[in-house]
Amino acid sequence: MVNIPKKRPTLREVAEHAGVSTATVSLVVNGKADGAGITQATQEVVHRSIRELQYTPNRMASAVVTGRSRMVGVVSAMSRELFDTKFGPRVLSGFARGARRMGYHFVFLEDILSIDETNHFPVLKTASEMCLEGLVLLVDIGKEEQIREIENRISKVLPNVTVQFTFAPGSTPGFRVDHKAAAKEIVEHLISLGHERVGFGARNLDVVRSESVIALLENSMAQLGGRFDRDLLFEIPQKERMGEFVEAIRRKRPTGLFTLYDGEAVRAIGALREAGIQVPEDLSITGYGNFPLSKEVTPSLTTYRPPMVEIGEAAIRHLIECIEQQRDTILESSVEMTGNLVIRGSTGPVPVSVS
Amino acid sequence: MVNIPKKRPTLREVAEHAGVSTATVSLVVNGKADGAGITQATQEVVHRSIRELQYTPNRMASAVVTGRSRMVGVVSAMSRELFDTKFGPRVLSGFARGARRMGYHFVFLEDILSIDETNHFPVLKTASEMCLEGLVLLVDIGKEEQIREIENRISKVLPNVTVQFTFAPGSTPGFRVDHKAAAKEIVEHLISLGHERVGFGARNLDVVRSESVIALLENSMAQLGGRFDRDLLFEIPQKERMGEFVEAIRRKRPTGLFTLYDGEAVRAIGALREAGIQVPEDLSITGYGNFPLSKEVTPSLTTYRPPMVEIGEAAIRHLIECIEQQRDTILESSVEMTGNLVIRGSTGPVPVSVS
DNA sequence: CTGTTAGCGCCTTCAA
DNA sequence: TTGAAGGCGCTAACAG
Repeated sequence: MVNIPKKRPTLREVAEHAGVSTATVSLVVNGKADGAGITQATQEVVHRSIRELQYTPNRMASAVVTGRSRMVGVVSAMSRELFDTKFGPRVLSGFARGARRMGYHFVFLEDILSIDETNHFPVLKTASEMCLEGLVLLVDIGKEEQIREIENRISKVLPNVTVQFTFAPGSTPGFRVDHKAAAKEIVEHLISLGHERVGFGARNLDVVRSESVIALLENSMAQLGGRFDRDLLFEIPQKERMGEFVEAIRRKRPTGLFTLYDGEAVRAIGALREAGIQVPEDLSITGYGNFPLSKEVTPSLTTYRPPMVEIGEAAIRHLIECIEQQRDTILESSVEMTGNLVIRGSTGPVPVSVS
Repeated sequence: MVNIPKKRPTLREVAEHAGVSTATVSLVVNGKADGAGITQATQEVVHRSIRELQYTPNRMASAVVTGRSRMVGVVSAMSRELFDTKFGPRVLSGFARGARRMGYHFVFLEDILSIDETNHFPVLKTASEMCLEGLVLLVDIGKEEQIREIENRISKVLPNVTVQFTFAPGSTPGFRVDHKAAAKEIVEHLISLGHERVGFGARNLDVVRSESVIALLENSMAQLGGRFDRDLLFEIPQKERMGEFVEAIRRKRPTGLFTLYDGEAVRAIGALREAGIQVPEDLSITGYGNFPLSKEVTPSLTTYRPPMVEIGEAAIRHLIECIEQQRDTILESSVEMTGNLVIRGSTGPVPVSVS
C-alpha cells in the first residue's frame, strides 16, 4: 500500500458540516439521540454529513473519556496442542461471533499467564494498558489448580469468565460442555442398540479411574435402566502397548466402549481390527470431539460434537452483558451446554452371539 | 468479581509523585528518555514512582494523540470449517507470538468481509474505528478472486499482508506454504523408498487435474531423476463412491500416492484396505496437514506438517515492521515457508512384486 | 431541543 | 535537562 496520510474527519468537522454542535453529533453517533430528544430532521442531517464525510468515530478517543474501550481480552492458558488442534479454535469462532453481536471486539492474548520478575501478571498489565473491560480465560484440562491463583487475582480487578475443558467438576463455575448430557446421549445410543456391557477407555489410568468420569457413566447407565460395571475400565495406551488393551478387551468382553477423545477411539479401533476384532460388528466404539478426520476413518467414527462455538459465544456474551449492566460476572453454577451425537459407522447393534 | 472502581494512576500523578514534569515521565515511559537526555538519576526516580503507584500507561489516550494504536486486525475470510479445523488456529498462534514480540496486539475479525448495504466494507469501518494500523487477511482456498476486490480496496487505505492457503500460485504475493518444497520432500521420501510410479489423488477432479499441482509433481519427480506419469491422477470421492477409486488404483497400479489433505489420505487408506490392498505394503500414501488424528489412524499417516505457526508469525511481523518503518507492505514475491515431513506408517518400501 | 464548556490521559513543541 | 501549555477526538454536564 502507498502511504496516504489522508486524515480522517473528526466529529467536530461533521458538526460543522451539518451545522450543529458536536454534542448533537455525539448523541446521534452513540444512538442516544432519541433519548435526548434530537429531532428526526436534525438526525437526518447529521447522518447525511456522516455519510458524505465518511466519518467513523474514533473509539480510542471515546475510550479515553468514557473509560470504556468496548474491548475484552481472550487469554489462552492452554497448551498449544490443545488450543491449536482441539477445542480452542472453535471456541474462538464463538467469541468472534458473540463479540461482534454485542458490538465489542476482543484481543487474543496467548501464553501470558506466567508471573513475571516483579510478581506481576503480564496479562493484567496488558489488560490495563489496553483498557480491556473484561477477560475470558481458557482453562486447560488439568491446569485448574495452576490457574487458580491468577483467576483469583484477576477477579479482584476485572470482570472475567472462564471456559473450562476439564471433565471433572470445575473448582470454580465456568462455561463448559455438559458432559453429563453427553454421556447420557452416548450411552442412550449404545443401549438402544442393545448394548449392556458398555466400558470406558482412556489414555490414562488416572482418567480411566477418575471418579468423575465413572460417575458420569454410572449415572447415565442407571438412568437408562442399565448398570455400569466398574470392571469395564480400559487403558488405551501408546500404540506400542496396545496389545495390553486388546488383551483386556478380549478378556472382559464389553460390547460397547465409550471414550473421551476421538484419537483414543481411533487408536483403539486400529488395534482391535489388527487383532481381528471388528468394529462395530464385535464392539461398538464412540469418540468425543468430532475432529475433522473422524468422518474419514474406517469405520467412520460415531462421536460427540461438543458445542464449542456455542460455548464461546455464551461465555463472551455473559461477560459483556455483565460489563454493560455492571453486574458481577460470578456464576452461581457452571453453565453447561449440550452438543450432539454424530452417529456414524463405529457403532452398531450388539453382536448376537454375546447378547 | 466485585465492582471496584479503583481508579488507576495517571501519568500526571506519577509526575507529581516523582517530583518531575509529565513530559519527563512520558519520555521515560516511551523509552525516549536517553534520546532526550534525561539524567539516569531522574529516570530512576520516575521508574520507582511508576512501580510504587503501579502505573500502567493508557494506550487509548496515547493512541488519540499519536494516532498509533499498536493494534492490527486479523481478518478471516475463510470458511468456518477451514478456519476451525485446519490451518487457521495454528496461524493464529503465530500471530499472537509475532504480535507479542513486536509489542503489538491484534483483534480478531471474523466474517466481516461481506459488503454492506452502502457498499462499504465493515472491516474497513472497524479498522478505522479501532484505529487499527494494519490488517492481516486470511485468504481461503479458492476464494482468491472473491477477495481480490477487497484486497485492492484495503491496500489503498491500510498496510496489509495476506496469508494464503491455496496450492496454486497466488494472484498477489502473500505468505504461504512452500508447496514446491513440500512436494519435493514428499516425493524424495517416496523415491528413496524405491517408488517410481507415484500418483496424485484429491477429492476433486478439478484439483486433481489442476496444472499447478501437476506441475508441482512433475517438477519434483524430474528434479529427483524420476518422471511423473500424467495417467496417475486419481479422484478420491465421497465414501460411497470410493469403489471407483479403488478400481482406478487396481488398474493403474501406482506404488505411491500423494495427497494434499490428511482426510483424503485416510479415506483412501480405508477403502483400499477394505478391498484388500494393504498400505503401505502394496501402496504408500502421504497426507498433508498433520492433523491431530493422523498419528492415531492405522497405519499412522506419513504427512507433511505445514509451518502454519511460522507463517503466521512471519506475516504479522512483516506487517508490523512495515508499519513501524513506514514502509510499503507490498511483497515482491510470495514468502514461502517450509514445514517438514512427518514420516510414519503409511509409507514403506516399494513392493517387490511390482518394482 | 440544542449549544457551550470543561475536561479524559496523554504527547509534544517551545521556553527556560 | 526540565516544565508549562496546548491540543488530540470525544463525551457529559449544564445552560438556555
